[in-house]
Amino acid sequence: MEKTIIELENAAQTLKLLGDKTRLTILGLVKDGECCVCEFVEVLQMSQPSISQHLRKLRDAGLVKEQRRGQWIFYSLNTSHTTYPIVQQILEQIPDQKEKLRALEDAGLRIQCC
Amino acid sequence: MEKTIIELENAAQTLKLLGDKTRLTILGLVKDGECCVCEFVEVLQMSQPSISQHLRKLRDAGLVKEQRRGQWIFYSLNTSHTTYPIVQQILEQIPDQKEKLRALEDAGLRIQCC
DNA sequence: TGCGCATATAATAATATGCTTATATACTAA
DNA sequence: TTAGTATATAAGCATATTATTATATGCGCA
Repeated sequence: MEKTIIELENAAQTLKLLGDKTRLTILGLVKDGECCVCEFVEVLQMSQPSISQHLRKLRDAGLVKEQRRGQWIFYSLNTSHTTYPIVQQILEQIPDQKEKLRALEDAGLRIQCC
Repeated sequence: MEKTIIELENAAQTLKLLGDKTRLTILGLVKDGECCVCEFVEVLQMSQPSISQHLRKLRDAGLVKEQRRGQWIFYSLNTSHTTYPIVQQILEQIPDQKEKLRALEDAGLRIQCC
């Protein structure tokens, strides 16, 4: 893998954002493809405003992109961000979060949009 | 490289610690070998108590080890920590911090212990 | 238009973080 | 023992962070 050197200050800012269980889970979820907000709310069992604020931080930092599609807003990894290489490597080393979505699905609890 | 899966909660705690410019620099410094506290103080241009408190956090989390040698205390990376693989990969992607030590040395400012 | 749903934003309160100053501890050397 | 140096710890304060509650925005549809 190509070795990328990232400015320490930028790296620290990104790591700070990843250093939160909620946000790290969110990134783990979008690793394999876009998710809509309601999925985060369901999987993380947190209030919608709280999720929304975490998403804003990730978006403001440029780590994720948002795309509105009708009533729903989908988030995905911004793979062109300077610190994406770091993010990517970290996400490879944590458990697959998609399991949680599948678990919900299997339990028939995916009653919402997605 | 062997792929290691690290619990999300542990990963988040580690990333939180790395998500600070001072601590990330400290880890960057010990990446290539142990450093004594006075080196951190010099390189980072911060008060000794402040450095000491950052070191305590890193030590409490198990990311670094300390070793007293006479009057001085040396810190080094704890390579056997669960999240070491993550730490290692991150440190490979930030600029070499040892440069800063060498710069001080060249400027004849390494008047202290080390 | 107006209603309902999904999501964002704002204001607030509780908690955590990081720095400073002051002090304690541990070691060395005289 | 005493003084001096290196480091750690404690207390206090300013700032940052996170969750909650209330409200606003944007879209689809009747």
